[in-house]
Amino acid sequence: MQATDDRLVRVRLEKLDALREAGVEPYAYAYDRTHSTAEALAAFTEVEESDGEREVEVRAAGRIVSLRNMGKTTFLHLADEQGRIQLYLRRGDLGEEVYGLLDHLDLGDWIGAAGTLFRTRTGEVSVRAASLEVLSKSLRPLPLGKEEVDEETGERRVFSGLSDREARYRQRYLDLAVNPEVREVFRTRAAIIRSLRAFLDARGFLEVETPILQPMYGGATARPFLTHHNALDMPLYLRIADELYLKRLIVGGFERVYEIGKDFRNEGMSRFHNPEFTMLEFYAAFLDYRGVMALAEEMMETVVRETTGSSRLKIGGETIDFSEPVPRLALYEALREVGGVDVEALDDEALRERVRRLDVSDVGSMGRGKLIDELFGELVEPQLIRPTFIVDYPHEMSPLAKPKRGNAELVERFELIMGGKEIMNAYSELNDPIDQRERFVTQDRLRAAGDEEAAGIDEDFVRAIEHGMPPTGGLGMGIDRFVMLLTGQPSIRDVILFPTMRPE
RNA sequence: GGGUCGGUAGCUCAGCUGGUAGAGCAGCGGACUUUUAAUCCGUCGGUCGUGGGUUCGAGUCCCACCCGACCCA
Repeated sequence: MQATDDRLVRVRLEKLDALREAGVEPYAYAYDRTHSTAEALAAFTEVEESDGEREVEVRAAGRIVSLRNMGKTTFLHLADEQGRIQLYLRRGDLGEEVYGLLDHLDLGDWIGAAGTLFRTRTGEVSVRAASLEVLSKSLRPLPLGKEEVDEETGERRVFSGLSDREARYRQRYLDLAVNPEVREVFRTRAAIIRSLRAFLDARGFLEVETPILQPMYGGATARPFLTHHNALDMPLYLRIADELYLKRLIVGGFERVYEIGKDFRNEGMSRFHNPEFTMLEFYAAFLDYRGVMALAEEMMETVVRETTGSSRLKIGGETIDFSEPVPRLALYEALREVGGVDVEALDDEALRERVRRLDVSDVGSMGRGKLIDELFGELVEPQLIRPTFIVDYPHEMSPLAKPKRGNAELVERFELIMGGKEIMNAYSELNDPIDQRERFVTQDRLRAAGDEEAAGIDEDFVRAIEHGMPPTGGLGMGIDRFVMLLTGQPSIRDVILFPTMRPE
C-alpha cells in the first residue's frame, strides 16, 4: 500500500531534481497572469465574433489536469479556479530546451504559459504556447479522473476520479482540487452567508461577536463541550448558543444585533448534526415573534433569490416558491392533523405511553414538553417538506420565551420546518426578570434530576435583564442545514469544509 | 448505542460455492507536430482495514477490533 505511494513520490522527486539540474526553479514566487482561463475563452470568443483577425495573447496559469503527449506535440488542460483551457505545445515553437521540461511535468503540477489563442481542428479554443514556466511541482498524484464533455448536452462525464466519501472529507483539498462542483457548493455557501449579512445590515442590525468560551452555557438545550483555562485554572464551556450574550447587548442599548458563528454541541453525529456548526442569531428590540416571522419570511425569500437566481427552489422533489407566504400551523394542530395525535386529550402518562411506542429511549425521565417534542420530531417534522411556521409551543419547552398572550400554558415561539427539518427557532424574548429567574430555577431542578441538557441559573443574565430589556424578538437559524437545502446536498458534511472525523 | 452495507494497486473497481490476486486510469520505457476518456507496443506496481481462529490451503469462512456510509436511537 505504502510501497506504490513511495514509488510514485520517488519518481516525482527525481523529476524535481531534473528540473533543478536544467536550471528551472520548480517552486516559483509569482506569475504574471493576464487572463484566467474563463477570461481567455471569453476574450477569444469576443474577437472571433467581431473582426476575427486580431491575435489574442494571454498569460494563463493553473494546474495540469490532463496531459496528452504526442511526441513533438503535447496537449494539456490547465485548470484554474473557475475553469480550464487547453494548451497546445509544439517543440518547434518552444525550442528543444523548454519543450523538454514536459518530460519532468505531471498531472497536478502548477504551470504558467503564454501564447496566442486559436481554435483547434476539432474546435476547442486553445493557447498555442510560446513560453512555459513551472510554478509548483507536485510530488503526489492527484486522483484526477479522465473526463469527457458531451458535445450535444455539454454535460461532463467523469471517469474514475475521487468518490470515496471518507477520503473526500478527510482530504478535502483533494476533493476540491478534483471535483469542481464541490467548490461550487462552498461558493454558494459563502454567497448565502453574504446575502444574510447584507439583508440584516440593510435593516439596521449590528454584527457583533460574543464569547465562544463561556464560564456557563445556556440559550439552548444541549450538552456542551468542556475545556479548561490554565492561567485562570477554571472550567470553560464552548457555547451551545449565542442567545444570552446577544440579549445582554439589547439591555445595553443596541436595538438590533446579530452574530454568525460556530456553536458546539456534544451530541451524536448524523447527516444533520456536526459537533460544531454555524448558527445565525439575531435580536430586534420592539418586535414580537410575529414581527420576527415577517422578517424571517422576507429574509428567506431574499437569500434564496439572490443566491440561486430564482425564488423557486426544488426541495425533496417539490418545487417551492419562496415569494409565496409561508403557512402557519399551531404545534398542537400540527400534531393532530399531520401526526394524528391529540396531545391535549392525553394526560402525562398516556403521552409517555404514546412516545414509548415510537421506540424512544429514556422515556421515563422526560417531562411533558420533551415528550411532545419527541412526538413532533418523529411524526410531524419529516412530513413537512414545504416551509411551514409551527407556532405556539408549550411553556415547559421554552424557558427563554414570553408566555403567549391569552394562554399562559403556551409561549410565543415559532420554528420554521423545511425539508423535514428544523431550520429556524424564534420567540418573543422573555424580558420579565422575575419570570426568567423562576424558569431558570425550574431548569436547574431538571438538571439536578439528571437532565444533562438542562442549563443552570445564569445569575448575571438575570441581573442584566433586571436592569430592563425592552420587548425583543429573536431568531436562530442553522446555516448548515439551510445551505444543504439551497445546494441540494444530502449531508451536513457536504456543506462543511472540514467536518469532524475520527482520527485515521 | 443498535442494524445494514463497505474498506483489495496512487484513483475507480472486479475477484463465483476456499486453491495462493486481476482490469481500466495514473506511473515507467518506446512510437507519434491539431489531440481531447488520444492511440499503439512494452512494463512496474498489492502484509486484500487490523489482530486472532478454522483449514493442507483464507481476499473469500468464523470471532474480535478499527475506520467510513446509510438507516434507526
